[in-house]
Amino acid sequence: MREGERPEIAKLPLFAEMKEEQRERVFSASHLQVFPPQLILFDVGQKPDFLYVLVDGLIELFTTNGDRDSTMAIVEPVSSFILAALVTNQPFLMSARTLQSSRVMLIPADLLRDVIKQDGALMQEAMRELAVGYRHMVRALTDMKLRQSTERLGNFLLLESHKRDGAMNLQLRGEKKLLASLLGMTPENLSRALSALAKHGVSVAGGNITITDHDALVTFARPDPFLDKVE
Amino acid sequence: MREGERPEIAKLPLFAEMKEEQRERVFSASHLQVFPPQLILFDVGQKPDFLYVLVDGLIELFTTNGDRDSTMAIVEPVSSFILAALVTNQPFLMSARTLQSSRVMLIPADLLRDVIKQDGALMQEAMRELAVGYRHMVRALTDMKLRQSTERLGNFLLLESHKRDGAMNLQLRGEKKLLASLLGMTPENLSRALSALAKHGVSVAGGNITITDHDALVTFARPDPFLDKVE
DNA sequence: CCCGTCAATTGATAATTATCAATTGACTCG
DNA sequence: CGAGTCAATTGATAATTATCAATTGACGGG
Repeated sequence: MREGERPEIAKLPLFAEMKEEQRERVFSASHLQVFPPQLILFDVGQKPDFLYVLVDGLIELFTTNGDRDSTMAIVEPVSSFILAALVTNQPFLMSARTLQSSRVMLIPADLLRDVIKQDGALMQEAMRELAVGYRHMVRALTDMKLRQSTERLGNFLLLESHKRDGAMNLQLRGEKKLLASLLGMTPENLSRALSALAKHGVSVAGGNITITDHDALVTFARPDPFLDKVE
Repeated sequence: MREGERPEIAKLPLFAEMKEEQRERVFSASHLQVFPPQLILFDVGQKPDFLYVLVDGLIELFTTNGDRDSTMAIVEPVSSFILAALVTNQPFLMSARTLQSSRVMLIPADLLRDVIKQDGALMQEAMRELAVGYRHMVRALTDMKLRQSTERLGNFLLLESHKRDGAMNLQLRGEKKLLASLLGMTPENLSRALSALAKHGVSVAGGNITITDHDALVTFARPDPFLDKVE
């Protein structure tokens, strides 16, 4: 891979603490690749040959059941994905597709597993990342099991706002049907949920959503102080 | 803790590979405790003071939202739980209660985090356990997002049967309303789902469920070869 | 600049799931 | 052995969500 790309990847928590020598070994065996939009990177059931690091672009992780599919996560740069499959060396449980043209670093799986064993700092960060990912999934499952769709949307907006340092104006990345799938509802119901939130301090103009009354939205969505948090 | 209890705990994958000296350090600082049924071990929001290892009994991990709650996992012996909260040293996202009288080993959190840093084999097993847990959550979320209740029940039964070496006769641990909550439905709907499965090779007698026609159940539930697997 | 395409919205209806209510049945306690 | 308790079931209804259908609106290509 090109030298110029390395710094931002090396800054990732996952790779930040490892020994320089090992990082060199990993990076020099990896390569960057650019994928066009709507390309499937891998499918459920495949064995992981690489750890993926999204450098630029947008990627969707999704699962399928018959003819339906569901967005499990949206990966934004810069972050790695499918670490759990790599660590367990088990087939993917999710498929991945690019939503936009994306630059992705591919780290050979065998090598990385090997380096993880040798570099304690890297292993610790991998462990931490998996723990954070696990907790993220607990949140998502709780959200799905005990909230209904409009509440999920409300809490999603509050969380997005919080992630963006409290910005009251949110610009959706990707299409609304993607958000619908992420929130576990149909696009039709997302539309209706968005208009329902008009009464609770949310106004929508295309992909631009504004929280006009934060308190009203909080009252409606009842975010959980521990669940609805960034980590 | 008592000497006699150690072997079965030491056999846990998590602790199996670590250095004997470190294991001694961990175990001698830990203690076993017996809790009566229906006791809350900890609540959402508390900081983890211990890693919990269920030695004997049955424990429920659940989340709450207002007046509703939902079973996230049922912990059977012998296994540890809330490793992710311990590793990240963040507040619990789930509460825990005993379902039966339970013997639990409590390992001081600070100590264990310390030993994990020092013992590579233990860290690797912790990492692996978190990866497996993450994948389990991906399965659960997929199940919830793209299957409806009767399908979830059908696949649950198939998976349970598979876990018990293909036994066609299943004895439920715990009450049916617990299973209902785990599967994300009301007890009423579990009742109906169970009778609906009568047409698809399942017969019920109290807490005793028999798969009378495995193929028929598979045809109905359409298990996913990768998703509906034990790891 | 118009047409075709497709995401998004809106309305109507159907399916799924939850809630409320009542009953049954198993088990315990006195 | 009978009363009380509670899980489980069953029926009726309501709420939520999905599906189907039609329309609107934005955008890019010819």
